[in-house]
Amino acid sequence: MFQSVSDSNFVPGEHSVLHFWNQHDTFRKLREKNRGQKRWSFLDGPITANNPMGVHHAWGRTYKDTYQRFFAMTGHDQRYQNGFDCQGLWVEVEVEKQLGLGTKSAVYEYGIDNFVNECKRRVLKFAARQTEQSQRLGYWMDWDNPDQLREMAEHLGTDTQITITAPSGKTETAAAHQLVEKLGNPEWGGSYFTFSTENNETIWDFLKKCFERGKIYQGHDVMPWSGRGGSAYSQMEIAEGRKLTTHKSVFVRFPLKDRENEFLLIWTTTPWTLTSNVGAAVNVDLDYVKLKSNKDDAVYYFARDNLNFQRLASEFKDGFGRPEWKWPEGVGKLKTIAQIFKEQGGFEELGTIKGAEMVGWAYEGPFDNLPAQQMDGGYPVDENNLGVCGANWHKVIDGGRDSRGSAHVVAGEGTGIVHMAPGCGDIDHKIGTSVGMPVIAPLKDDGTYGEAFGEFAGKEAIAPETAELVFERLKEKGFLVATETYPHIYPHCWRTGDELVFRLVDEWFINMDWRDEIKDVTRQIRWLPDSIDGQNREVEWLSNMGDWMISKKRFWGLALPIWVDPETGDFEVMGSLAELKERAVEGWDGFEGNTPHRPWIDGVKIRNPKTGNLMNRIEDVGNPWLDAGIVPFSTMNFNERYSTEALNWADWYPADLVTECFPGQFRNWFYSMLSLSTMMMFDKDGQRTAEQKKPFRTLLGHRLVQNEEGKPMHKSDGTAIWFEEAAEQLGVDTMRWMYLAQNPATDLRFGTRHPDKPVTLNTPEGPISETKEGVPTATVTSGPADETRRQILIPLWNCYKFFVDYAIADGFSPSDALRKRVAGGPEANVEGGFIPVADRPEIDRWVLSNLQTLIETAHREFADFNAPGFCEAAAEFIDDLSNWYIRRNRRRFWRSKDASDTDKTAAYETLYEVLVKLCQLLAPCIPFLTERMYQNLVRGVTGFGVEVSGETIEVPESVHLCDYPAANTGILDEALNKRMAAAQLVVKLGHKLREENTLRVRQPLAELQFASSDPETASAIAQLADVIREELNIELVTQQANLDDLVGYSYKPNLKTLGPKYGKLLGLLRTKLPEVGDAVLGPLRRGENVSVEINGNSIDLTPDDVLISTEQADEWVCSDEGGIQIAISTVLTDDLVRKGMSRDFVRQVQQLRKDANLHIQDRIGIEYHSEDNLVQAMVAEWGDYICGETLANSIEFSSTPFSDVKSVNVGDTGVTIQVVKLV
RNA sequence: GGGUGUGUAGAUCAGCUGGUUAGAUCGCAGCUCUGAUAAAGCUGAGGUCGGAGGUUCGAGUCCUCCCACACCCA
Repeated sequence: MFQSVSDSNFVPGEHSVLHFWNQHDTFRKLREKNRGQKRWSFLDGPITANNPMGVHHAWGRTYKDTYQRFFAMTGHDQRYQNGFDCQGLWVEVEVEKQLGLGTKSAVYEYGIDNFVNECKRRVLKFAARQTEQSQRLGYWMDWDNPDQLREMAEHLGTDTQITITAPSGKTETAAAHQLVEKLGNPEWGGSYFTFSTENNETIWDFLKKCFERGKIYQGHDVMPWSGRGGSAYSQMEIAEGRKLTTHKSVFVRFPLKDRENEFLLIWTTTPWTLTSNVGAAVNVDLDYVKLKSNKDDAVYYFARDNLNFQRLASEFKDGFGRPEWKWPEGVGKLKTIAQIFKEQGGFEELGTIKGAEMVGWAYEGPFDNLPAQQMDGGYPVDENNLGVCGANWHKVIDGGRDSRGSAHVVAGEGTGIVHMAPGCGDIDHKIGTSVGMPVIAPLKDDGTYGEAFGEFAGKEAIAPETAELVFERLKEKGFLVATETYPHIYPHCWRTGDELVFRLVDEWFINMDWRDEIKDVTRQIRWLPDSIDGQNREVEWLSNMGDWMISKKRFWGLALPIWVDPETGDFEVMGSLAELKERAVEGWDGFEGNTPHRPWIDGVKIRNPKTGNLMNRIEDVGNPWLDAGIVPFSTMNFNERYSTEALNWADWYPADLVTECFPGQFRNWFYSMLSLSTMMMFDKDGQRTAEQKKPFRTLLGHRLVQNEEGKPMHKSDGTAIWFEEAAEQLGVDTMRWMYLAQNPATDLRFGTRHPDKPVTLNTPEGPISETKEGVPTATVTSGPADETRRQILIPLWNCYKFFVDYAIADGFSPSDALRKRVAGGPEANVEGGFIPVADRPEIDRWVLSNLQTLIETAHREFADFNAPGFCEAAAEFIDDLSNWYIRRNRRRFWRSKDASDTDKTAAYETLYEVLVKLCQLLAPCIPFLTERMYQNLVRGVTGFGVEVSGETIEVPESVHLCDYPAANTGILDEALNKRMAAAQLVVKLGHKLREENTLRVRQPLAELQFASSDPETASAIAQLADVIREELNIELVTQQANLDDLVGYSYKPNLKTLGPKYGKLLGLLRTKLPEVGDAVLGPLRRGENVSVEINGNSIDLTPDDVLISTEQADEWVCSDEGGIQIAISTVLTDDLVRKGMSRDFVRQVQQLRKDANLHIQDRIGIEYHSEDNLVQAMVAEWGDYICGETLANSIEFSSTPFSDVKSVNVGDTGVTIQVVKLV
């Protein structure tokens, strides 16, 4: 009934399996099978739907699929919901590039609605793409139809009515945006999208709860800002926009108060920030020079090392690190500070002091006359800083250190004293607020000075005229020391090309002072892998994190539901759309029917109940980690906005498992989920325990995918491997095994992409030479993948091929009863119709017993989310199956046909059962290969696509519809497993002995004797003496009580037991005990105690105190391990030599047959020539044997050697052999 | 600067509460076996266990200090 098996052809095989699953709707059948059963709840961490998948995404997705498949095969109902992360800056950035929008105003011009629709469109497009890639991985999820996603994307922004059929089968007709906002809802099924209204609205619910507990507040942050772009920048964008430019930089002196004619010397490249100076920072460990200028006898302080420091010396010579960043023409070499003072009339050094001594010195600022400098509490006024203003705060502070431990203030480019403007710089702001500096924020949205800046008001910060004005005023007041043209790399807006400034912006925060509640929840969760101690990492982050900034001045994202009274600053948070509708006094009609995004939501206004004023929604959008953090609630119908028939939240919360790549997520997704869950489950009465608040029970983290050298893969240099490149070159089963077998705590060295070697990939949709995004596909090599195939998949396939080849040749077909028994189905576990296991030979029972052990391991390790543990055991089993069971039993399969040969039938039935069960066990890991094997083994088809005809018994249609094997403890025979292990150990020792003594295995030896002090082991080996005889080619295997006559013994002290008893004597024991000898210590081997005198000390020894090993004796070689001793006779009688020669002869003839491409059944005639009479003598004795083994009809001696035939060794003798095929 | 972790063969990693000659896999060299196998088996080369002290009869393992790297934090 079996179809013949070709080579493994992994990749095309996977394509045909995908086709098979589609045709047979296998996944739907699996879900139906488990519907209503006990639940297992997996919660997917959303993948960013902004780009196609790379191989790094596939690791986590393999875990997700494998565990879901395991729990499906063990009969669990599941949700199978994938998630897409949809909102946030990363999408905006790509869309801006795509549309060529340079500035914020360009977005306004384009229309926020159009822009937001474009963002949605991009997300849908890549969601469709990632869906298709995931399906190729074999990832079974409740996927949306990718074509429908694309159709919706296309019609966004129009009122065209379109019709979709959701994965649940529900059909819906509406405008695209109205369908899109409902994607993933419990009644439709399909992936969740974080841009859905449900997701956004549930975040509103969360924020409302925060608001009610008084945790929402408005604060400030200093952000890189583009004046013309009118928007803030992320670090990611800054990295893209760095450019070489020149600035007028300036040396300025700040007069010290209480120190007449003494000055701090500072330097800056951003003169406009001097208006907002508040402090000056030094490095407390640095030496500062006290220098008197001859010009006006003024005394200056600055870092001693800077006096003669050649600023930008290497840049002047070599440029700034990129070819296009050469030293600008027309810009002179920079002067040293010493030069500057020399030019101004010379100077005199008065001494040196430590920075620490300067801390606290008060000074006079350069623009203290500006209203902003004099405003109480800074500008804008901060109520926490009342009582101080810029002008009265100026003093020297300790610059401190950054997160890497290096000082913020160093000698070098500047003066070692840094002017601090906490309203104009990121680091200034951080340091400033930590020491209580008032903040002066000069710039408005458009990058110009605010009202309180006198003559600067309305001037653009980055305009060169502004710098000139600053210099002029400094000069007038005697602050200016020198100016210069200074080239440096400076962040620019990648959209407009303008220089960025740092600007204080209003942001919204969640006060995280309830962190202890979150920590308690964190401690309820199991964090895997153990070795990285995720729980502590998370708790530590929670202990140290600051308040959570949740706002961003952008367009695409969660509309923060905060409404502000512009007059009083009062604000309120709306907890749902229903609440908003009730409170809305304006703009609801314009909003209704749209998604709660900008711009549609922006027009809705409510009234401040206290003042009666209209309140406006703040324009900010939310932090995207809110989107991902709310999913334990939003995706599971927490607020019951959908029918609880479709999905009942309490049934699925908390999730049993979440899994994600962990670096970074401790403060992103894990953090947001824990925080949101803790707040969502908060109750005033404290009735809910931390246990009940946890959003998931177990978290499984894994590290990163790297290239084969262990370096990160980058898109930019072409080393990042696209998913399809790996899938179609390495095969996804191979990839999955690599991911699953990998220790999740360490990086996976996946493989290497060779961008210079293009390749055409054969995908299920046909050949491609570039990805859908137009990237040429390149060759991927991978040592680990090769190893996986060589050691796991190919041996597995060959075991299967071996079985099928011989079964076809022999006409073996499993009985219906056997098929049912192993595949499962309606009447599984039937008895009869095959040879009872108890009646099969020991080696059959052994492999079946081992199989039961593997089944138990599988259940244990999968339930413990330890895929590597299972993979290791499975690999060992495959190895045992291939290199012990099959190799040992080959003769049982190929001997001639005989219907009454029950031993042969037992072999087939055993191997059949093992292979099918192994498929089922491995199906969650390598779903494709196992499906192919299963289809042939159980359903008698290969290639698929064809319905099986004549199918008379009911067996599961797919390996994935089988129940996961349950261990049959009746077959599990621990004692047998141990016995075989003992025999394998003897064989191993025997091979080692033969190797060490150059006794080749084809040379038969007379005898092997073995002994073990453990009677069970000894009898175990005795029972398997035949196996040992055959494997080692030894005539006689005998058990002995001991090997005393053949071997010597050596004795060593067991330090572990003797150490505590004899302490210092141990050194002596180590040298002396081996000298005591067998005569005294022999009784130990019989389990008796012995007392010895060593250097006058009486030592009592029990058998446990001494380690005994064996040593060689004449004519025998011996070895021991694990309490087993063996000895092999090395005496070669003439009989044995001739017998060995006959085996050599056979082997050589077989090789000749193979070389001549003869068929297994071809008959031959043999002629040979040798100068040595011994060969003829051997043939006379063993000719029949040789002929029988080689299917020869005759074996003739030729008195003349053959020309053109290479002499081969038979024993120690050279022989030429010729083989003639008989017709 | 503080915290956490890591440092063992050419590479990747094991090494439990201190115990004898420090292991595995891959790679390399040689040999063996092979009528499914791109396999498998065996042997070998390759290690001052990051360094220095200390505790102990005994330290890769425990303690102290130092060095390097990684991650986290302000």
